[in-house]
This record gives sequence, structure tokens and C-alpha cells, in this order.
Amino acid sequence: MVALRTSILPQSFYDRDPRLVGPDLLGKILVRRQGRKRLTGRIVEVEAYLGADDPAAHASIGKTKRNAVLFGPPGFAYVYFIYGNHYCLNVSCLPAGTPGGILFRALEPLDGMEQMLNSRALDKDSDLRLLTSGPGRLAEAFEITRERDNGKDLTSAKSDLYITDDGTPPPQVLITKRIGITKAAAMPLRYIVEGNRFVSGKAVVSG
DNA sequence: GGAGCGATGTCCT
DNA sequence: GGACATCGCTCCG
Repeated sequence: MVALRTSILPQSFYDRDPRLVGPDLLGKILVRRQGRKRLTGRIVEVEAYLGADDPAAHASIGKTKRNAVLFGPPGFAYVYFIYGNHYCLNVSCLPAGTPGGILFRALEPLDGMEQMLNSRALDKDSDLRLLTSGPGRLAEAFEITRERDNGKDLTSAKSDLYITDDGTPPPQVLITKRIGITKAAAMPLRYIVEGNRFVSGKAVVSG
């Protein structure tokens, strides 16, 4: 392994249309810092959610107490609770006043897998895709909750949750329809790393 | 391996 | 009161 320079993605990275931020996030690394230890995972699947023109987006109904982070400055965590069971992590995009965000749907686990297994209540010989393939799963593996993380600055080294670029070359990106929504289901706003086995849903068979 | 479905809390109308 | 950016378990083939 070549030693690569790792840096936190700055606010300017997120101060763009989610359709540009989404594909650029693939290959970057989500980091949860817990004292000396870290949980990390490479981002392999995200979805873009827009504003008033995207009926599937939480922001489409206008600013509410719940979705306020999406209307704030770029680079902040929007965490919501869904189906009575699961948290989902997003990052805000575009300048304050203009809503938009990216939903994190799958990671390839790197560091701290033992703790992720524990958080997910899985045993050691489980399929590792069960750790972080799916928005609810990755949130649970990284112990992400609304109470703890909503509104957190993901561009600050002071945060215990942030996203880094370790210099890995950009992956081959595949664009598809979004998953698990009923409105605006045809919009091509899902971005995945082609062929990566940690992408959620059906295994992507190459060749 | 794939379709069907229940669980379960929060938000908004 | 209904919808919901999910998951894991059944049941069927």
C-alpha cells in the first residue's frame, strides 16, 4: 500500500448540486471517531435528494422542524428516523436557503469491523454485507442516531463524524433509479461503485 | 432466491 | 390518521 495523504472534505465540496456531490462522494471515507478508536467505511452507494422539484425529497414540502438541516449550510448531517426502526444519514448540500442532500446507502467496512458486528448484533462468521449495506444498517453499525448526530458538522475535525478523501482514485460510477421510494421513482439519482459487492440490494453481477 | 409482510416511532395534514 | 429515503423474517418454489 502506498501511503496516501488523507484530508477531510471541506464545506466547498458540498456547496454544489447534489447531482454533482453524489458521484464525487463515492470512494470517500466515512469516519466515526470514538476516543482512540475509529470506525471507517468506504462510500460505495449514495442517492441525491433535491428540493421543490423532487417529490421524493423531504425538503419538497418546504422547511419544517424535522428537515431544517437540509435548508441550512452545506456539509451538515441530516439524520431522520424511519419506519419506527431505523435511522438514515444524509449530508446537506448547496448554500443555506437552498435545500438538497445526499443519502448514504452503503459502505464497504474498513476499520472497526469487530465493533460494527457488535453494534449490529451479528456473529463473527456473518456475511460482511450485513454490516453496512443499506442505509439503516450503516447507521446502526456506526451508531448514528438523530439525537446524537443530527445537525453535526461533517467538515470539522472537531466532530466525531466526518468524511475524508484518502487519495484513492475515483471509482467507475454507475447511475440508476433510486430505491425504496414511491414518488419520483424514475429519476436517475442513485450512484453506485460499479461491481462493488457492498452495494445494497441485489448483488450486482458483472460480466 | 425472491415475493410478501409485519414491526414500530415520528412527522405532517 | 396515514405515510414513510427499511429490515429481517416467513413462506413458496
